[in-house]
Amino acid sequence: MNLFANVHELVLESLASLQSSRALPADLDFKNVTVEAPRDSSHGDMSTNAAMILAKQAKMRPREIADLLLKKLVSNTQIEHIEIAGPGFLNLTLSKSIWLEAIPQIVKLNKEFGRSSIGKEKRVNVEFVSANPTGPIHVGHTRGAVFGDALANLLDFAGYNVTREYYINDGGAQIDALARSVYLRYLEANGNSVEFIEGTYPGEYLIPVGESLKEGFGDVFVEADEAEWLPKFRAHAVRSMMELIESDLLSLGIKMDVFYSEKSLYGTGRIETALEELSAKGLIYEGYLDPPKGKLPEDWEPRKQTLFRSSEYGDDVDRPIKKSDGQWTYFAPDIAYHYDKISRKFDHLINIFGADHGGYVKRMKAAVRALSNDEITLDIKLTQLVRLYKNGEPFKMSKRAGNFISLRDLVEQVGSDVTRFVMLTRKNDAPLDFDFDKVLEQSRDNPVFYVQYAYARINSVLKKARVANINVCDGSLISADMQGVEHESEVYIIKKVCEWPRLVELAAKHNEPHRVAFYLYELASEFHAFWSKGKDTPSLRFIHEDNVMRSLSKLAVARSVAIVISNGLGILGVQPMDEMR
RNA sequence: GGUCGCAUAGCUCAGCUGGAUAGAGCAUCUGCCUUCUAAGCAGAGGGUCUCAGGUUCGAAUCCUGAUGCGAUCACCA
Repeated sequence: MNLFANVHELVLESLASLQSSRALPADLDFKNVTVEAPRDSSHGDMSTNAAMILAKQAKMRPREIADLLLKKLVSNTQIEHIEIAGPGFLNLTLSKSIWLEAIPQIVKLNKEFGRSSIGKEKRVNVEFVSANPTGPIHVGHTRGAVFGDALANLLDFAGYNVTREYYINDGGAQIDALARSVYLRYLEANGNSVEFIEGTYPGEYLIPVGESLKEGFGDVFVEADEAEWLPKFRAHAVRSMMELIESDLLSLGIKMDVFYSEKSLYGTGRIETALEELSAKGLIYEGYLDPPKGKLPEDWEPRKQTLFRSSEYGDDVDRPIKKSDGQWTYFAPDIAYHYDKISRKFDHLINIFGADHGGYVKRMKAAVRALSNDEITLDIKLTQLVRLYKNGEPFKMSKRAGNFISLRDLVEQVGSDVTRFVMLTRKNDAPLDFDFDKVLEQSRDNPVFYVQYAYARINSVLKKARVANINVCDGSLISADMQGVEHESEVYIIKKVCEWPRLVELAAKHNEPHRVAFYLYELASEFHAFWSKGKDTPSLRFIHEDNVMRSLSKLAVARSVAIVISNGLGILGVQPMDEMR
C-alpha cells in the first residue's frame, strides 16, 4: 500500500510506452524521476519532475515531454485532474475515492503498514555502542545507542535483514586496569582498606563485583601475586561489566543480537590470518611514518613499525598495526573483527561511532575495502556530542567531581521514551542540546508529549465511540463505508498518512531515523488541528450518534493516524501511550 | 597546520539525496475551554539560507575557495 510508489510506477510505464511508440528516444535514464507531494497543496496531490529530468537527455523541451506524458496519463481513471505547471512539473490530482479506499487497507495492514521491501532481505550489520566494558554506560554513549537501535529498527522495517552487534573491547590494557580495580574491591570486601591510585577505576559499581569474588574465592588471593589472580579477575570483571551494560541497554529497550569479543580474536591466529590477507595484497610493510603535519608533539620520534598501507584506499597516511614494542595496536584486532564480519557474508556494514572517533573512519573503511576486494561497503555514521543542560546552564561532567551521569541515571530521571525521542529529533551529525528541565516539561515545547498526546486522543475518541455503542474494532473499521468522509481537511490527513510508506523508504535509504520523528510531529500537528476544527464545526467531529456509517468512516481515518504513529514510534523505540492524564 | 562535520528567523532546529512563494517550535503580540482531553487550536510579526565564485532550465541543497564554530591528529582504546 504505497500510493506514491503506484503512481511512480504508472509514470514510468507511461514513459516506457512513449518510448516504444518512438515519441521518446530509447536510451533514457529514469533514475531521478520522482513522484512526490508538492509543498503547496494547490499544486495537486502529487507532482513528477519527469519532463524536466528527461528534457536534456531527450534533447526536447520539458513542456513538450510533459505534454506527451499528460496525454498518456489523462485516460487513467485514478487520476482526476492533471496539469502542466511551472518549468515542466506535471501535477496530478487523484480521484478522491483513491484516497478514501486507502484507509480500510491501512487499518487492515495495521502494523505492517509502511513496511517496505526495498531492503530485499539484504544482510546488514549495524555495530553500535561498543563501549569499553570497564563500567556502566554513560550519557556519552546514549546517543549512539539510541541512534543505532533506531536505525536498525528502521532498516528492518524497510525490509533489510538486520543484525545488531556490540564489539566488546576486552583485549586491551584497560581490562588489566579494570581487573586491578576489581582486585582492590575484593581486598576491601576482605576487610582491607585500599587506595585507588591513578589508572584504576574507583567507581562504586565495582563494589559488588569485589564482593562476589570474595564469595567465590574467599581470601585465597589476598596475599597472592598478581599473575595468579589477574586472568581470573579479568574474566570475571568483564563478565560482570557486560551484564551491567546489557541491563543498561535494556533499560533503553535495546537488545543486541551479537556480542563479539575482541579477546576471542587473540591466540587463535585470526588476527594473523586477517593480516596475511592484507599482506598477500602487498599492503603490509615495515616502515617509518612521517611526523604529523603542523605542530609537532614534543615527544615525537621516528619509530619503525608494522604499517598498513591504508593510504592506497583513501586514508591520509598509513596506519600502524603493531606498536614499537611489538604488541598489536587496537587497529589490528579491529581489522580481524571486520574481516570476520565480511566472512559472515553481510551485504553491508554500518558502524556507529562517536564524533571523537572520526579519525578512524578512513582507516576502517580502507581495511574493509582491502579485505573484501571492494565488494562490501562499510558506512560509518558519526554521532555528534550531546551537550547537557541543567537549569539552562551547561552541565559539565567530570569523573573527579563525581557528577558523571550514567545512562541509568538518565533513564531513571527522564524515562526511556523521552530520552530516545529527544535524541532522535536531530540529525546524527549535528550536535544536540539535552536540557533536563525542558525534556521533562510537559508542554508543546516537548515533541514527545505532543505526538503521544495525539495518539492518546485517538484512543480516547475510540473509547467514547464504544460507549456510544459504535463497534470500532478494526474489523468493523475495515469494512467501513468511507463515504462519510466529506470534508477536504479529512482528505488532507489521509494524504499525510499515505505518505508514510514513502517516508520510511526515504529515511531508510538515507539512514536517517530522525525523519521519522519529524514526520510524526507533523502528522500529530495535523491531527490536532483537525481535532480542533470539530469545536466550531460539529460535522467534523468523529462521533455522530445519529449516523453510525458516518462515524465509522471518520473513526477509520483516526485509527489510521494512530496506526502510523504507533508504527513510527515503534521504529524510534518509543511506547505509544493509550492515555495521558 | 592536516582531516571530518556543522553554518537557515531573536533562540533551538526541519527542509523529502537540484524543484514552484524557504518551513516548524520557543520567545513576542491577538483570539479560542457550557463542546470527542486547552499537554490543544486559529492568527500576526520576524529571512541577503555565513561570504565570494562556479555548474544549469532552476541552487539553502552539488563543486571550488574564504570566514567562523565543533571533533580529532605517531606511540592510547
